[in-house]
Amino acid sequence: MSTKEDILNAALGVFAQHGYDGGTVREICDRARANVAAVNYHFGDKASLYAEVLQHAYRSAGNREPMPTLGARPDDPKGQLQAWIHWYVRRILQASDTDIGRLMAAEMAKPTPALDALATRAVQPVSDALSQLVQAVAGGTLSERSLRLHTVSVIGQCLVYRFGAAMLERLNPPHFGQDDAALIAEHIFHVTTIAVAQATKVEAS
Amino acid sequence: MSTKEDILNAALGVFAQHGYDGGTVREICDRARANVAAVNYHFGDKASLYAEVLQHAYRSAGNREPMPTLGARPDDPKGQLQAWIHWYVRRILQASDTDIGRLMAAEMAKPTPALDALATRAVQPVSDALSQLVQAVAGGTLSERSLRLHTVSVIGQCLVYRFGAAMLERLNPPHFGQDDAALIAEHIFHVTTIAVAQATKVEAS
Amino acid sequence: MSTKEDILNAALGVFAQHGYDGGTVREICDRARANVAAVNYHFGDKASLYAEVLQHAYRSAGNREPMPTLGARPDDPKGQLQAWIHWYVRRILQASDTDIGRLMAAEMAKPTPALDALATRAVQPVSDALSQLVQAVAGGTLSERSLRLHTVSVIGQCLVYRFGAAMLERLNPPHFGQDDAALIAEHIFHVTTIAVAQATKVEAS
Amino acid sequence: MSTKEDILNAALGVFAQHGYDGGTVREICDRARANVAAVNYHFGDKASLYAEVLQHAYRSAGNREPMPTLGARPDDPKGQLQAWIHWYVRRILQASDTDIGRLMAAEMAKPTPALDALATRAVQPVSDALSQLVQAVAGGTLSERSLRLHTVSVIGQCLVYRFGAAMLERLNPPHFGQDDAALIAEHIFHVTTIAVAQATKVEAS
DNA sequence: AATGAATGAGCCTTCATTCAT
DNA sequence: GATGAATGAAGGCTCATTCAT
Repeated sequence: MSTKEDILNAALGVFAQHGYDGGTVREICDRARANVAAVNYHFGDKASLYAEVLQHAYRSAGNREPMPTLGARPDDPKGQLQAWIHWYVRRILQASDTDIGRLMAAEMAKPTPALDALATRAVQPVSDALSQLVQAVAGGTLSERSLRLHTVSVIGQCLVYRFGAAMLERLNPPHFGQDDAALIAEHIFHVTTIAVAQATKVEAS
Repeated sequence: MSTKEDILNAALGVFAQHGYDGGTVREICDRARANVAAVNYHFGDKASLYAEVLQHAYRSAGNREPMPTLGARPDDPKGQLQAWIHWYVRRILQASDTDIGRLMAAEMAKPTPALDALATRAVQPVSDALSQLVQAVAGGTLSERSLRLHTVSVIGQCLVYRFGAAMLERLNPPHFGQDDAALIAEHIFHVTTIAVAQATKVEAS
Repeated sequence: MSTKEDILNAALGVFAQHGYDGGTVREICDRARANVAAVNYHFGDKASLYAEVLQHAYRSAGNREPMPTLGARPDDPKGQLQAWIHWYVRRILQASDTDIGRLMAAEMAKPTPALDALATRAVQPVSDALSQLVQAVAGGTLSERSLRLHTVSVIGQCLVYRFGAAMLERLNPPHFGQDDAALIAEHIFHVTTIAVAQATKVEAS
Repeated sequence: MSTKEDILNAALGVFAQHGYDGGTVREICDRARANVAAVNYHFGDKASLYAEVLQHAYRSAGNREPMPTLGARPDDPKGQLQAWIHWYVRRILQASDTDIGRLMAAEMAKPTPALDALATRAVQPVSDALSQLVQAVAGGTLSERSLRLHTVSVIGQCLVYRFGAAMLERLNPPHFGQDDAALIAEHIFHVTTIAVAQATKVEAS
């Protein structure tokens, strides 16, 4: 069934570029080289197509590189945290995932019911893996509240390069682009380890 | 002048609720108890109205509290940085559930030409003030690149509570809300000062 | 009362350029540097303004050169016919009368009640003068029917350079322009005198 | 294919009656018993529909009788010129009170981009055929300039009965109608042959 | 005498959707 | 299984006109 797949891919691009309201069924079908009625035929209506696109998008996103976890190298939490951050930043700045990123950004700005499934299925595991790594680096000394704060800080420092990209590009002096992934990741890693080390001392005292 | 003001306020609500494409001129005018042609008469077209709404929104958001700057207390950069972060986080969490917050989030997710003016006029000064404070805390030792990375990190840690709000709410365990502004701000302040202090040593060595 | 006059002149240009339906009250008022409500204030509505524009246009058109008539030189009908044709062709090709010409052309393509007054007041005298000259050149021998045919032929040969201008410009090889007034008039004069002379012989025989 | 045809015919009537600006897509679709969106679906937009109407109208107007040409009877140029003029006058008077005639008159009074295609495709051949006949009648002696003048004169004498119709009807004494086609054509033929014969002598001398 | 603000009707166009094939 | 034709609803916008001042 090539047509259905084609429409799914075309819709991803169109929705990412123009948003849900701005994207038209006609453009999707044109890009997919399908009939105007194909969307309604295969998916029922525009809203249902959008929901399936979100699922489809996330599924095809994680396929590229496996996420580093603590379980893979329990003896080296610091190294795995470093690997995780590099993996995450690379993924965020990756141009090929731009469409997916834009879609997610729009979804978070104005959530639809489709976001719930995305959160539990796709984002939760990623967030959990990071938490586990941070706690491991801290030697298990962090309180739950402190752990959450550190975790969110890491995510925030990464995500700002995607969600804030539109603004960062417009600010002077110009900020960072896709090629700086390693530099950025290393910076975030340093900030995090230093802060966590300090927190560990405080909690210990 | 009541009509123009009314339309501006009505448009803020409509655009925040439905987005730019989803919001209709007709609903805006209905809410403002004005004629459909009023938008065209007062603002030219829908896009220009939207641009003015954005400006109006951001301006009225910043009016509540004055931004702490280095210039106000040159002798106490650390205290001013702390004040700045508290001010920024408070502002972000306050706006998170308001029309203004939603509007800005949508704008970052899918920028329109109206974002350019917003960036240079409204956001640039805020970003510059933060940079200045970070550099002052570091005693002026940070390289330009390092300064940028630290600045963006601060902003990212703050903004994630707005742009990531929809996702954070859906993650388990539940994260933070509006009442935790002080807690969050203090965390970000600590992370930042520790990291900057460490960076200062490195650059000095 | 400069404003009223200004609107009248502005309306002439606008209606000539865009037609009645295509011309807007706003553009007229803008050109006349008057308020949008000025048209309704001074003329009642758009239709009434248009009627007055037609009158105004024709009034200001004939002012330039007096029309040659038989009465002025009863002894030289041929010379007067020649003068008349030159006068008419010159008037038609005159660029300054382009607006008026376009207005008349539109009026003849889709007549409004305003055309009646124009016909009897402005065009009839011109047509009568030509008829008189042609008959005089023929020595009074032409039947009423023949006279009409010759008169219409002359007018047709002249008018085609205005009403047919749009088409003539598009045909290949390119036809005539404003500078050829004398040439064209002389040609029409020759055609007419030869034809009338021949007709005279026929009627006489 | 009935709908498209229906819209084309309805549009012809509406545009002829109200002009391009005055005619509305809604009225056209109502007359054609089609939906408002049908125009956009079949023709793209109002302007394109108008262009097709113009082509359609002119084509169907010329289909009734084949145009006499020199090529058909190279031995009898005079007879063919006579036939041409009769054919042309008949055609003009027939169309005078029809939608097609009104449409063409409006187009000449205020040309739209659609006129260009009409000129080269439809009118040019007619004009060329006449030129050829006039030159043949003159025995090939006419200069290019002289030939053009005579050609335009013939066309002007014919067209005035269409473009000048509204005015001629209003003049006193009343002029000619549709039944006088033969009479008018014969007059124009005589004027032309006499004038051309005279011109031939002049050029020869 | 004249105007800026405001209006209601209507315009062309576009959209997601349906239907007959 | 899939499509070209057609549709009704709604969109942004423009217009001539009016009203309060």
